[in-house]
Formats: sequence, structure tokens, C-alpha cells
Amino acid sequence: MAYDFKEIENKWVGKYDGFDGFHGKDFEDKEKKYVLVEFPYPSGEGLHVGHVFSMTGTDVYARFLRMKGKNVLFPMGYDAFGLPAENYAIKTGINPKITTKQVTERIRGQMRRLAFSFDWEREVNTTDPDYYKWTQWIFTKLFEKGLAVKEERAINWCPKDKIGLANEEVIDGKCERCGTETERRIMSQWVVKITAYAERLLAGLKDTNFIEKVKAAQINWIDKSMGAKIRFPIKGREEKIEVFTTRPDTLLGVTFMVIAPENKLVAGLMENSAIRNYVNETKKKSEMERTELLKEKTGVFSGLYAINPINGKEIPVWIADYVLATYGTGAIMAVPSHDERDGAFARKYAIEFDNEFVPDEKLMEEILDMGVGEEAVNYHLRDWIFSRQHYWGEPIPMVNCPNCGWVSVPEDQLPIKLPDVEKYLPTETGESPLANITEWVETDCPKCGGKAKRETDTMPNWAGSDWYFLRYCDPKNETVLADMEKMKYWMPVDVYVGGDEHNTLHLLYSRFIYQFLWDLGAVPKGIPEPYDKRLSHGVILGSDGNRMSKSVGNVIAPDAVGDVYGTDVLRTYMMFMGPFDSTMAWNERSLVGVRRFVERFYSFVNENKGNYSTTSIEGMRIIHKLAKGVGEDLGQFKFNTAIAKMMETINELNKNKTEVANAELSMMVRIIAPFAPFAAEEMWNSLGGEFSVHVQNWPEVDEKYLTSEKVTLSIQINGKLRGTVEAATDATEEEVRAAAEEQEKVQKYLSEGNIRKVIYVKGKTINFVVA
RNA sequence: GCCGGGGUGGUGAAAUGGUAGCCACGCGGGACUUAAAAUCCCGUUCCCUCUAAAGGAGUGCGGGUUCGAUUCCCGCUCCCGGCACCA
Repeated sequence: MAYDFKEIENKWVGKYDGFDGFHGKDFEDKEKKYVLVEFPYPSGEGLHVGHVFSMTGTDVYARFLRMKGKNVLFPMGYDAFGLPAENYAIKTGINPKITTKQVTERIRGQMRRLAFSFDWEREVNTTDPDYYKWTQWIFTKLFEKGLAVKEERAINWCPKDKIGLANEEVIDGKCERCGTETERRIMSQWVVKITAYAERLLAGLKDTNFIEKVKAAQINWIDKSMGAKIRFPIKGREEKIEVFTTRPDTLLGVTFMVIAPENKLVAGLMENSAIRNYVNETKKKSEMERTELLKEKTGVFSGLYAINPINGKEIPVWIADYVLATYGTGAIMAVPSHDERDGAFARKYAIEFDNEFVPDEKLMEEILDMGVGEEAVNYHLRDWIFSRQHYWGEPIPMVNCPNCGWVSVPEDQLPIKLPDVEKYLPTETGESPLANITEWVETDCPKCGGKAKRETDTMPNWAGSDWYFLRYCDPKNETVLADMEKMKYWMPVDVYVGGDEHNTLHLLYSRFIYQFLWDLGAVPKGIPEPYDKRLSHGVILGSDGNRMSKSVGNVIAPDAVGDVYGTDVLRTYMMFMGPFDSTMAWNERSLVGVRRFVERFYSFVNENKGNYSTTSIEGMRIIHKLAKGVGEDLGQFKFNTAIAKMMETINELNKNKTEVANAELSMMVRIIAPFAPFAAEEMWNSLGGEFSVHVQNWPEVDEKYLTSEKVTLSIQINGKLRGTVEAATDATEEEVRAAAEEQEKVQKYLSEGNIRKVIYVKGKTINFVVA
């Protein structure tokens, strides 16, 4: 019976629709495992190969855990708000609701065909009002706790599209939509104070088992530095300039100060034309230009002098944009002899160096004791600009009342549904298109009942994905974001699989929101962090070794590969390509090798089934070893070596023409099942097994088949391999030594000197030290 | 510059202190076939060698620890990823 994947897939694919075996069972009295893979943005292209790769690996793992008797929660959903759908709507005039529905249906079909064992009863969609009701609710809580405030902030502005852009929408200083150079503009924006949680976000990492690189990325992004704040009096003025420094001991080497052009002091100096020109020039520059690394530093003298608090020396104060308003205090004490940047600036403007002093970090306390300042901590982490002037996002549930100011929409009035609009483009003033819908904007103040206006900004793409892992625990709850008892049962996420590109922002934002909900008492007290393990999946490159992109034309469509090779081969091939977390290039030729393997496996089972009543001892040994080895590999996401072991097994069984009885064939079928679910189901069925192989137990390993009486040991002479010897597993040194010394070659080498020492490692090696 | 991860055959890779290169691709040879495809079998780190036996070299480079190092330690180098005028 030849392997006909199309027939097999068609026969079984529908059997898993609504299949109870893949449901996570709330409160079931088994060990729970919450296995999560990042949900996709549903793009018009459907799932790409990268999705298929990460989802297959996670699916294999989830299937394995189920077979190991765990109660597995393995959910899926769609992160469906976002720019591509909005841009498509701008182009075609079609409501993104419609396109999103079409695309999610297509993706669900792809996932079904790829045999992903998701719990479809828990599917979520971030654009569903029943879902974003709670995204909005979280925002109202942030506001009520003072963690969401509306502030003037500089944002990236596209003068052509007349729209504010988030940093991620600016590519190389240009607008992602039209390619126009962006400018900076000050606009009133909702800002979420994630910096208030900087220390918590650092400290919480100890409660997680993230892989090293993920932890490092988080620590790096938050970037805590310890130092001091030091105040410098200004000559002839009341104000002082406060600076943050990590090296207060360099205070003696300070020869000038620099303040950012945005510093408060600068506003009072604008009568000076040189200063005015410089500040205006700086405003025009984008963040990108200002932080250009190799750029020559520029600045202008402010006319002010500060007093070094430690030695009373007068030092000039400069204004320069290499000092960032957004970090520290927006002012620095410059130590040209000690800091490269200060040095470059001093050389350019011929400011005096002081090379005499010797800094000494141990003096920090002593210097602070002199009353010049106090210890301080600074974080690189910046607050989170939460406003977008886009249509296709969650409306920010806030009302602006002339009497009460900003008022959050009460829970019983949520969700604030996204209204339909005629035009999806932002307005002339840069407000979101929602601003055009007067009847929507005009509302009553929830507090005083007077006339008021709705916020027309929408939330960033991150908002919906910040808490989706909670909703999966209880996706249909109408009274709270998720039932506390259900969260207690399922949380934390045991394994979270995702891309490196989400190791900073998404992971940090979602940890922050979780910690905030924790403080609110909205999530279980005993669970301080949302994710236990975080793994990153690898990247699949095109066959030319470059990132897949439409313009290069190296994109692999998973559907097309599935048409030619079938789901089972596609899945198994992807898992065989290399380690799960590495970067790998697609290789059509290697795909053939995996097809050969799957066919051989399938034929082997068919040729043996029903023909033998017992399996030889050798066969038992091979198959039990396989069950053990693959089990160990799957628990560690080592899919490539698991498949290598299966290949080895089939080769060995075929070569020895081993006769295998149905009981052991059934073991083999269960072992391959997580990788090749359709073929495994067919083989299981043909062995007389009941539907479904995927809810069977992982094969029990009988250790008695794994302990062989004989092993091959290496014979080393001075550490060099000179032969091998067969011996009983528990043979004594004397026995092995005698057997080794019988060998002619060994005798030759031993005769070259005297045996000084013999090292015998049971089951591995015997090493003669000869001199 | 800082942080994280790497460097092993022609290629993807395996081995985490004990026979380096499992498994797979590719390549070479053979079987089957009128022929091709498919399939199956044998070989395939490099050097020396007609071949084989035997030997030598070999996991980025240099050192160290050890009876023994791809694996542990020190120094260097190159590549990939993240962050970066962050005071």
C-alpha cells in the first residue's frame, strides 16, 4: 500500500473538527500545561512559512504533552488590528471588518490543514468588541491609577499624509506609507507610565525561566544605571542645573556643562539670535538625525556660567543636542578628559581640559557627603506613547468634559465600539478619522452629564496582545476579563514561544500590564509573572539565504509545498531543518529526504502489520530506545535530533529485516504521531486502533530492553584511540585490560614504554598511560 | 562601545569530559529498467597510498587544565542578533 498523502489527509482532516481531545479542560485533575505560541497578524497573504515553522514546533510539543497525560491548553487567535488592513481600506474603501473576517477564515483553514491541534473553542480576536471591551477596561484602570496621562509629546509627523507615526512606522527616518521624510511635532498624546514599573520589571525576571538572551534583552532595554544627581548653582541666578551622572567622582574634572535644547532654561535665552537659530534647527531634526552616531557634535554657548559645587570654579554652560532631553535630567556635567563625547565637543569648541585630576569610583560616597547631591537611579526605559491617529484600532475610552476634564468611560458603558466611517484617512489636523463623526464624538460626560467629547485617538497595536493569554483562560466571560479561578488553574503560561523581535517591546508591555493587573487584584495573587519559560523560535530564510521578501521573489508559500508533499512531510521537514531556535535556509532538496523517510516508515508499518506475533529482542531494544530518546528530545524542543533517531530506527529495522509485531508497531506510530499526525492516524487505524492516536499515551519505556550486556569500549594509549574492545557492561578493569592487551596493535604501542597508569571508565574507555 | 549567541566535511548538522562528523542533502559507483524517473545497495573529513593495511592531520586562532577537550578555563579573531551621543 503506497503512501498517498492526499487520500489520507482528506480522510482524516474533518475528524478533528470539534474534536474533544484537543480541548483544555478547566479544573481537570491532571497536571496542567499552558503552551502558547504568539498569535499572528492576519495578513492578506495568509500564513507564511515562519508561522508554520513556529506553530508546528509548538504543536509537536503540545501533542507530546497530551500523550504524556497532561491537561494542555494550546490556544490560538488573531491580533487583527493594525496598519496593513487600514491601508488596504484606504486604497479600496472596503471596511477592515470585512477583510479581517475573510483573512481570518483563510488562516483558520490553513491551520486546519496543517493539523495544528489548537483548542478552537478558545479562539480570540482582538478586533472583537467582546474582546476589546477588556482592552479598553484595562486602559480606564491605568487612567484611574494615574498611570495613563495626556501629555505634550514630540511625535514623528509625516507632512504628506498629515499623520502622526509611531516609531515602528518610521523606516530610516521616512514614512512607512509614502516614503516622505518625517518631522518632529509636538502633539498631545496619551502616555502610559511604564517607567513606574521599571524596577518591578527588572526584579520580576527572577520569577521566570526565560532563556538567557531574552532576559538580557529585557534588562538591556530597561537599562538601569546607578549614580547620583548633582546640583550646580548658576552664577547670578536663583535656579540650579541638576545633572545625573554615574561617576560623581569625576566632579573635579568638570570644565563645562551642557543642557539639551529642550531644557527649561533655554526658553528664557531665545532673545539671543545664535541660540534661537540653533534651537530652531534642532527642532527640525528627527530623532533619527539627532542620534546619528558618527555625526559631528554641534552646540552653542548659552551665556550662562555654573559654579562647580566642589571647588567653586566658574564653568561655561553650553546648549547642544548631543544631550538628550529624554534621559536623566536633560543636562550633563562634562568631563572632557574622561568622556569621549565631552572630549570631542571640547576640542571642537576649544573648551579647556583638566587632565590633572584622577577619578576614583571609591570616592563616590565621600563626594556626595559634601552636600553636592544624592544617590540616584536612572532607567533608559521610556514611557509608552499610547495614542495613534489611526482608524483601525481600539478607541481610547475617554471623554473630555469642559467641567471635569478627562473622564474614563465607566465599565457598564464599555465597549466603546469602533464606528463605521466613510473615509479611513486621518483628518487635515492630524486627528484620527473618528474626529469626523460628529454624532460619535459628541457625548455626555459620564461624571456630570454635561456636553463632552470623546477621545478620537485609538490604541497602538500592542494593546490587544498585552493580555490575550489571560483571555484564553476564559474567552467568553462577559463580567470580568477572565474568571479568577480559571486563571488560577491555568496561569502562568508554562512555555511561550515567539520571535526575537518581540523579546523587548511585546514581552515588556505584556509583563507590565500583567503586573499592573496584579496590583489591581485582577489576576491571581500567587502568580506574580505571566510567563514561566520563554523560548525563541528560529527564522526561515529563502533558499538563497536571504530573508524572504516579495520584492526578492524568494518567498516559499506553505500551501504550495503542502500541495506537493503533504502536511506530514512539510511539518516533519521543517522540524528536521535544524535546531528549533536557529536561522535556517529553505532547501527543497532536503525536503525529498524527509519524504523518503515518511514513505519508508509508512511502508514498514504496512509490511509488518499482522504478520508477526512477537518482536525479536533486537527489535524490542531498538524501539524502546527510540521511545526513550524521542521522549527526551521532545521535552526539550530538540525536534531535529528526534527525527534523526526515527530515521536511524527505520534504517536499522529495514537493514536487519527485523520482524515487528503490532504492539511495537503501535509504539512506533505513537512516536511519529506529533510530527506526522495524518499518516500516524491512518497507520493507527490500520493497526486496529481506535480514534484517535493523538489521545493515546506516549509509549511506556521498559528499561530492561535498554540495558545491554555488552558494550564497545575505546582503547586509548596516551589518550589516542588505538582500538576498541567488546566487554560486558559491568566488566572489571582487569578483564577489560586483559582483553585489550591481547590485541596486537595495543601490544605494539604498549611496548614503546612502561605502563605508568591505567584509567578505566566503565562502559566507555580504557586508557593506558605509557612513558 | 555594551549585552547575548555562534564558528565542526561540499551543504543542513550531531556529539556538552571518554571511538568527532549520527541523520539528511549532494556527489561517486552499482542493481533494477529498452531507457529515464522512482526505488534499493555500496562509498563519501582531509593528506599519503593503484588499492588495502598501516599511519598522520583535523571541530576559527594561540595558550592552559586533564590520563583524555568540539565540550571546561584564559587571551585573541571573525560572523550573526539586540541595544546604543543613555551621561
